[in-house]
Order: sequence, then C-alpha cells, then structure tokens
Amino acid sequence: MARTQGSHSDITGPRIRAAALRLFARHGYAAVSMRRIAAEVGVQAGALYNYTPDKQSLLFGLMQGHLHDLLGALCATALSGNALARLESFTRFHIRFHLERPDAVFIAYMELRNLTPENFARIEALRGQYEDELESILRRGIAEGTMAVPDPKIATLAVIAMLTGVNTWYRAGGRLSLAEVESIYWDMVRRSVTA
Amino acid sequence: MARTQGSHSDITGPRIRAAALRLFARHGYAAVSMRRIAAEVGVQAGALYNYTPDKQSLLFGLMQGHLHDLLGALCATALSGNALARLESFTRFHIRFHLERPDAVFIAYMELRNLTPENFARIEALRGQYEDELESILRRGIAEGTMAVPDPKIATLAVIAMLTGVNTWYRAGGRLSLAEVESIYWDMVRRSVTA
DNA sequence: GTCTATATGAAGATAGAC
DNA sequence: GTCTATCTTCATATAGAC
Repeated sequence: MARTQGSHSDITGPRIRAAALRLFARHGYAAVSMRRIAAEVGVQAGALYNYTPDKQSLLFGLMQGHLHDLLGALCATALSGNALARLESFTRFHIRFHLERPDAVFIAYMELRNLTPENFARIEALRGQYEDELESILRRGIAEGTMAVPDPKIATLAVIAMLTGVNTWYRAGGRLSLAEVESIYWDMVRRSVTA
Repeated sequence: MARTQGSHSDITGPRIRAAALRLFARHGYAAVSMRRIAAEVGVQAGALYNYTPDKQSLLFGLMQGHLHDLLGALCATALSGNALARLESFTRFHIRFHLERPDAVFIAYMELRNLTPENFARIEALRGQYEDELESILRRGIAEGTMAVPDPKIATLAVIAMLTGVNTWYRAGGRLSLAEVESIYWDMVRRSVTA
C-alpha cells in the first residue's frame, strides 16, 4: 500500500533526533530553536510535536539514550581477568566509545544545566553507575596489591576526566590512529594507579 | 561633589560582569537574557549598553579576562628547580587557581562555541600559551631523564584534563581539604609521567 | 503525519527624556 | 548614567485543515 502523502513516521523520528543531536552539540541547547531542527529535517516546526511533547524531552531523550548505550556497551564488553587487565579493557573501551560519538558525549557533559531537576537526577544516576564500574576495578586492584591510589573515588573521577579529555582534541585522520591514542592513554592511566 | 542621581559608573561595570559571570555559568550564555543580567544588578536592560556594545563582547571580555588572569598568575608563580619540582608547582597552581574561580573556568570551557570565529581564535591562542608552559616542563623532564611520556603534547592535554576535572566535583567544606586534593592529584600526575 | 496560521511572550538593541 | 518606551525579530507551542 502506498503511504499517505507526506507521511514518514518511520524515518522522521530518528531524523529529528539526529538533527537535534548535531545542532545541540554544535550550538548549544538554548541556542537552537525548534524551527531550526525542523528545517534541518525538512519539515515544519509544528510537525516535531508529533514526536516529542516539548524541547526538554527531546534533550533528555538524547542524553538518556546515550547513557543507556554506554552502560549497555560496557556490559557487553566482558571485563575479565585481574584488575590491571580489567582496567586496560575499561580504558580502551572508554576511549573508543567516546570517540565514536563526540556529539552525544559533548551534550551529555555540557547540557546538564538545561535539564529539569528530575531529569538531571536521572542522568546523574546513570553516570554514577558507570563511574562505579571503574571504582570497583580500582578497589579490586588495591585488594590484589597491584594498584595503589590515595582515594579510589577521586582516582575514578580523575581517570575518567583524563580519558574523556581525548574528545577535545582527537580528530579522525589526524597524526595519531585510534590504536595509538588508546595505547598512549593506557600507558598514563596504568602508571598513575599501579603500586 | 555629590554625584548625579542614579550615576554609579564606578561600580556598575564590575557588578555587571560579576552578574553575567554567575548567570552564564549557572544557565549558559544563550539562556541568559540581558534583561536578567540587568535585574540581577538592579538596573534596566538599556543601561547595560553603557558598559558593553553587545552581549557577545560581554562574554568575550569575561573569557579573555580569565585567561589573562591565568597567564599572569602562572608567571607570578616562579617555576624553578628541576622538571619534577616545576611540575609539582604547576600542578598545585593549576588546582588552586581553578578551584578559586569555578564560574570563570566553567564559562571558559563551555561557552567557546558561542564566540564569534575571531574571538574564538583569540581565546584559543591564550589557552595554547598556557598549555605550552606545561609541555615545556615535560620536555625538560624528558631531557633530564626524570620523565618519560610517549607524546609530550598529548600528555600535556591529558594532565590538564585530569586536573581541571577537579572542578566538576570539589566543593569547599567537603570531605577533603584543598591541600589534600592537591596532594592526591600531584601523586597521580607524578606517577603518570615519571620515568 | 504534515501543513498553514496563529496565540503569546520574550529576546537584543536603540532613542530620547531627565 | 539611567530611565521608559519601543522597534523588530524570533521563540515555544497549539489549532484545525488536508
């Protein structure tokens, strides 16, 4: 059956989210109008409201989807072996995952203040789950005697900050390959926490 | 001589910058209106234009002032001795300086995309000067044989990302004192780059 | 599901009185 | 130097036709 004129429900939704992701990352949530997102997709502004109740939900959905993807992918990356092996897997996973979706990473860090308090709490809870994975690796390493850090919670935040920083400068096709970047950061991470 | 009614040129300017700094950090440049800044200061919106030609200049002035302060303070902190001693001074300086002005730091990182291309280039040049200071310390350490990193430029960016990350979680009066935070981070930085 | 049209409000910036 | 008033543009969101 031919579809009704102008009906594209199966593809418009993803295209709206993709356009919003790109524009929010580039210009910031507050600086991007619904009209501009609609223009990017090729529909009128009113049509967006068939897919999201409001602009805030659109932002929250993007951030929540990103963090669900992150936690799901970490679970799928079986972390096994001793603590150092797990830390290497985590380090390489983090760099690869984040470099593959710079726009989503940027939004998840920069647009927290544009969430309502309830949505902010839900996003922070998801981020906390991710941090806990790394912290448990460090605590395991300390128990094994292969790692030593003054404060596991702060070491967790310090390592994640260092690793996520790669997104501020890495560009595909640049001087270093992804594998080289992973190795350089793993070298620094390993040395910063080993006993 | 008594001043004309309503004339406060000597204090209104700084108050506008202080209010803009606080509001931009809290809500984001694009989300804060000139009317809101004016209300915070206690004047009408039109009066702001006696102090800034437009909103963009207000943002740029805040970021430029912050980076000038940063470079000036680093110069005033005499870095002397061997590379490890210099690195420790740099590390403690960076943490202290950044924790003392969280709003300015936040804006300098988050609002880059709201600068015009010319203003963006000027801010990035200042930031590059700061990064070069750390990179030269690492290169000195490598020459001395006390440090070893796979890539000094990337190590520079990694260390700065790790250190600046302290601003995302540190709150005065929390579990750790400023001195303890400095020591924890210095421990991790030192180990991540020493030979 | 998308369109056009619109309700309603607020944005940046300027003009001229005091 | 600040005020009030205003110009002009744009915002989010909704209503009803197709």
